[in-house]
Amino acid sequence: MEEFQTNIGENIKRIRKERNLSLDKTSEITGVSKTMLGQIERGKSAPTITTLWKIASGLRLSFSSLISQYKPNVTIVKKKEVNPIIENNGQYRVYPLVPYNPEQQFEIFSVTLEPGCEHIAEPHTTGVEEFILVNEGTLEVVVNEQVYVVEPEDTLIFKADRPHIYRNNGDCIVKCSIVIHYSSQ
Amino acid sequence: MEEFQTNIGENIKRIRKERNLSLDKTSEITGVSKTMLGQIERGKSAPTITTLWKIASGLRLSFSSLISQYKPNVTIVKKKEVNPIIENNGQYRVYPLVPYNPEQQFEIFSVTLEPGCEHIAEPHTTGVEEFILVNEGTLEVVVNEQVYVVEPEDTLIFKADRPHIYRNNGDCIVKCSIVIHYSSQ
DNA sequence: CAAATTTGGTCGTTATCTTGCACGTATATA
DNA sequence: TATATACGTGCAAGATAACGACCAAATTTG
Repeated sequence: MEEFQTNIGENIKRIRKERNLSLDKTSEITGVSKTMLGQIERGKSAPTITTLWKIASGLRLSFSSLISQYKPNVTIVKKKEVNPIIENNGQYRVYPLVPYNPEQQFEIFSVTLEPGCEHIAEPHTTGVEEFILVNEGTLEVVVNEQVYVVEPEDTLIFKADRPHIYRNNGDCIVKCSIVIHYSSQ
Repeated sequence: MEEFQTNIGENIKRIRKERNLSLDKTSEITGVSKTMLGQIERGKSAPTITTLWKIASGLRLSFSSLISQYKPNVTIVKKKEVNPIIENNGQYRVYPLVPYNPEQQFEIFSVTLEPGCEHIAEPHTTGVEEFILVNEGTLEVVVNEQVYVVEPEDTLIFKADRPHIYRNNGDCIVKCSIVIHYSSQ
């Protein structure tokens, strides 16, 4: 969120430096004040889209080149530190490991189903696809009135723009990883 | 510029309607106030990038899907109505027909060189490519200390991240169209 | 070395984005 | 008919983006 500002700022500054442009010259080219450019570069200000448009146009850049994150960083997500979303009286627990991001266009969850749990999921918008990787237990998924049995280490892929049901009919717990991809054409 | 705002607004409204979401619900999902959403949809406000980020994330959209222009419109550009950029004492005239746009990543000019005109062009940034389509007369272009003679109806393509010279050594006027493409990886 | 220019930044003011609240309309409900 | 619910928009207040003028350090120039 906040890092988003800093990212754009770093991108602009990097490109400006590569081209040996001063803030003054850049201001002249883009029509955005020097002060604003400086603040944006330092992440002190979140530009409006019209300002960003001026910068992109003046510098002859695409939006993606300004927005793209420079992330050579390593991130480790500890499941214990993630607050699960509880449903079905605690029998169905969703751990958001990787939140959605307009760049990557997907999100990743770890999901746990207690024995006997049946969870009815709302259909997503059109173009959404789910990838379910079962780690422990046997998961049953109902899509299009068809029951699919997914064994451990197996993966189920389906278009999730329709109602679907997750079910644990076994005796032991079911743990799986779910990747949800949003196409938005 | 201003149409840019309206474009984003229309995109958001269209997607929101497709999903049968109210402004209230959308506000709840995205964390952006209902009032703001309404104003953005109506093009009354240019959101900051953080606000746009919230909208894109909440609605699970990419930036491009929000930014992309819906343009089934036909546009006709009359050269007579375009103000040329005059250089070399009026011997070198540049008519910007299609201005740069962060989406398309290129711009189009019509260029006229009077007989005897020699124009020295500044090198562009790396990754820039020029496409020169000669319509009338014979154009000479110097790149990398090499002289290229471009006859009418012929096209010259070269990487323009180095100094280059346009020259009209003939007796009659030279008219050509130039497409400049900016890669910005 | 001193003057001049360039560079990036701060300060105060203005414009505008952003919000919560309230209002009007429309549709459904009792 | 009256009540309730949902929907989008107008209004005033607060926050903040955007600008122009001014300042200090670094670099260039004479």
